[in-house]
Amino acid sequence: MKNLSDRQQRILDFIRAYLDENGYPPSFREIGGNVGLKSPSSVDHQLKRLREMGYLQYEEGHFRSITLTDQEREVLPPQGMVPLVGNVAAGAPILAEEHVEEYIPFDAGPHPEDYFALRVRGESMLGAGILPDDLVIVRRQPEAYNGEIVVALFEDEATVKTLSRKNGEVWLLPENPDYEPIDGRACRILGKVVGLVRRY
Amino acid sequence: MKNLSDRQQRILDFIRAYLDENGYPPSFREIGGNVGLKSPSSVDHQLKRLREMGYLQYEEGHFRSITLTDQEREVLPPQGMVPLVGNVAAGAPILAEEHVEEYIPFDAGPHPEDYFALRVRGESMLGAGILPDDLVIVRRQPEAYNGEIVVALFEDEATVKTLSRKNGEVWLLPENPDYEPIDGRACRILGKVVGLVRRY
DNA sequence: GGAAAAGTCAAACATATGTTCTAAAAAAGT
DNA sequence: ACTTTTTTAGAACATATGTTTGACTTTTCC
Repeated sequence: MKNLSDRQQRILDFIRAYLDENGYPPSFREIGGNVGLKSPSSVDHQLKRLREMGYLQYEEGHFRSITLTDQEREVLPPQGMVPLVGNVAAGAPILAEEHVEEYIPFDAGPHPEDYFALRVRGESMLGAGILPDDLVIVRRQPEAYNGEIVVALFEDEATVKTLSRKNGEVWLLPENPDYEPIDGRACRILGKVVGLVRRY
Repeated sequence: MKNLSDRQQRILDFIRAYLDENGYPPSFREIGGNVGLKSPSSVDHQLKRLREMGYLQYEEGHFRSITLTDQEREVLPPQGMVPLVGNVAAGAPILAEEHVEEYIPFDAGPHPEDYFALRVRGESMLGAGILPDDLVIVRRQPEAYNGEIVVALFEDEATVKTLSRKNGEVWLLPENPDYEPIDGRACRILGKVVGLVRRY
């Protein structure tokens, strides 16, 4: 998708806000007044452009007939939803193939795009109350503090473990005596586990 | 609410359908043409009436500014949300005072009114991966099968336990050797635990 | 630097659209 | 039957709104 100019972006934003507030579309002059265009013909020009690019529609000769294209009107990531993108090992690492299976209801705050969910495989985190088939909600971040539960990439495979930082060493600890710690220097942290959803 | 005339009902229906299809409101003449009114003033008359009765709104001097009143377009219970109504013991029973603290995102299916959430107190269900401060999602039902996790009312206080039915006996089993089973005959089952949400 | 393209403005314009007014028709109440 | 209220129509009206045109400015490109 081509880049939008600053003004075009403001026009789209304004139309969306206006629709949201009033329930019907703004007039050309209302748009102009709010994005700094003093002539309706200038607005017309920009709207024609936006229409060509598929961002919106409006019928000639109809007043206040602007509608945003689905792509634009849609609440991009459904509110309070987090995408479930695959599996993550809590025992032997399993390949984390990334494709959205479904959306999990979870309040992800003001930046939902930083969140995703993974289904847990294996029993290495039993001691932390994380069971097989649980869904862990993860916030993308490259680092974490000692003691936090993280999702880490280890040789192309994802695992959930407790992060341990001590004496300059980094370890990924399972919460189950049957499993062995993993050397943290060999892996990259994908994010921190901020939530868990279980469905019986 | 006063009864609507046949024509008024048709006008409301038409506006709703038009909004649904076009994303913006119809003009007076479009309304008239579709409900059998030949003069815009007739439409104006009926719309004024409908506005007085609170069915819709529109601004004077604005074209195509009709909006249906909330009552007409509202979605009643917040979608995918379950009310958090209090605490439930997983150790010593705690009084389950019922007042809605907040709404927890959870896909409760077609009958969300049968679901509620409780915050877990105590550690009696550690073995089942249910930790203190976890939120259990409960579906109201008076009975449950052997092995299911239930919320039960025991002397005016709620607890989460695993239901055991054997040899005609009914027990509520903790999933922690430090706690004692409860006699199931002395309590009433509030519902079955169908989900769990944890926030770190 | 000059040409081409894109963006903007101002003014005049055409018309879609709500408004007003008066009157006729229909319905309701007496 | 008569009055009153409600509903509708038609025409003229005022204006909000999209459209067109031409010129001017800014940006982009070679």
